[in-house]
Amino acid sequence: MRQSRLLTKTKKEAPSDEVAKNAQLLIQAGYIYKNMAGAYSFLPLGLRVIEKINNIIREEMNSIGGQEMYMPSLQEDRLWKLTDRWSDENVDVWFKSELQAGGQVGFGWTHEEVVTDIMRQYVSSYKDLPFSAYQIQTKFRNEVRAKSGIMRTREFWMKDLYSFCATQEQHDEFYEAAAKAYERIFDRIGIGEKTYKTFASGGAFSKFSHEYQTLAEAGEDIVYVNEKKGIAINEEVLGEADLSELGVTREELVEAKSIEVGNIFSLGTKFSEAIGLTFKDEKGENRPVIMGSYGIGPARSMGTVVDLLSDEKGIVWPESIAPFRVHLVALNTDDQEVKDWADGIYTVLQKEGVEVLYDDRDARPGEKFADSDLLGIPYRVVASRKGKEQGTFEVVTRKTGEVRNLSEEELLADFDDEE
RNA sequence: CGGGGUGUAGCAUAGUGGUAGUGUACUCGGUUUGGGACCGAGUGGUCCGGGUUCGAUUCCCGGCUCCCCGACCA
Repeated sequence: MRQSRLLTKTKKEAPSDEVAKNAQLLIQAGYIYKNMAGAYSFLPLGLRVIEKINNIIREEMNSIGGQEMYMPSLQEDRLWKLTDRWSDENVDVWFKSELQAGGQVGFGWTHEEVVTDIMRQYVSSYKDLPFSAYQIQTKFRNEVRAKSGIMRTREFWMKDLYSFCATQEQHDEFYEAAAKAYERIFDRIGIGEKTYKTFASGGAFSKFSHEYQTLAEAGEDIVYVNEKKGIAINEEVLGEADLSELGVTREELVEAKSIEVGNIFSLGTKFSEAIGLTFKDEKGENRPVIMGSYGIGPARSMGTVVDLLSDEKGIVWPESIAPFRVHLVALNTDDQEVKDWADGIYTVLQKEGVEVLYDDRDARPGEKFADSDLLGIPYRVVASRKGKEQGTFEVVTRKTGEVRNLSEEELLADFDDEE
């Protein structure tokens, strides 16, 4: 992608109406645009990051057998009345509307009811179980107060996976596999070290549920952490009985701010019983399906990465989710020979399949470097007059600042190592 | 939803009851080219509604917006 053609531009100053670092940097660098409080557009750069995150999530969900599908935002009131989650008294985040043809609809803020209803048609025997299905889809929640940039919005992507099992053993096994997959996801997007599987209250069908909480100053949650034991606990389950069951004491836990990037939850038979999702077991008896739900917010994860990994110069993307792997910066572009040299390596890198953003703009070096730092692409490759004379490109690692001067062959070899 | 703050050009900001200023961005001309360079010229603005006033961007009332704190977040 040629930066001169990229539809967004960086700004010299951060927007004054954002305090959250994630929003300040992402807006300043041209990744996102705020349309209203709690509703952001993802511009080409931002969408590339989201897609990378989504693909990592997909790979990990597929690896535990999840099958991707897609369910509508528009949902009829009927199903939600079955679980007593339609009324505004019980659920205060609904966006609702009326059908012109008559009848009420809501914009989905989660999909347990819908997916359970769908599966009634495809589950009839224990032989159909277990399985799991997921989607990456837009949720709507009528938050009274949107805040913290892209961390708490009224419209957002969510990966929501639902598991369907015949027995508690099946469910527990899948739940553990899902927990492992979540850890791999947060590792891969670069926040694994700071992300804790956190014990939270479990609801009617399990002792605990689990939140994935990333320790961060910008967090709006509070968790109690024991780093040595790798355990974190939500204040909901900070009672003596719960703590002793988890094998920790209150004294060894440290209070910390955190961001909830995901959660996994055992649902038991709450939804299957209410909506009538049953199967015949080996004895021919009807039994309700045992379910679980597993959520991750891709945009919130993206914001967490920005909050956690950026420095005073701007964003620092991990390679796994950077919008491009290489930022090719051409200097001395008034010199046609240097320009051709830069164009040449751009073409070669593209041919080699390296994702490259090419700053071919006719701008001064300082501006280009400042923009490059702000954008946070992992490797900056500088093509300049000086470099051309020496036959090398300067390669700067954004995260460490390490500088190397590589020939074209060395450069290509460096970016050739497919993982 | 309670409390506090805010609203002036694409962005960031100053100011005044009487022609709205600066930086940046943008356009044009010239110089410049390894860390947001410089000179000159130019385009572009007072959240909405009402009131007071000869005159309101400024004062008053109402609304809306965005941000923050709190509450909320199955």
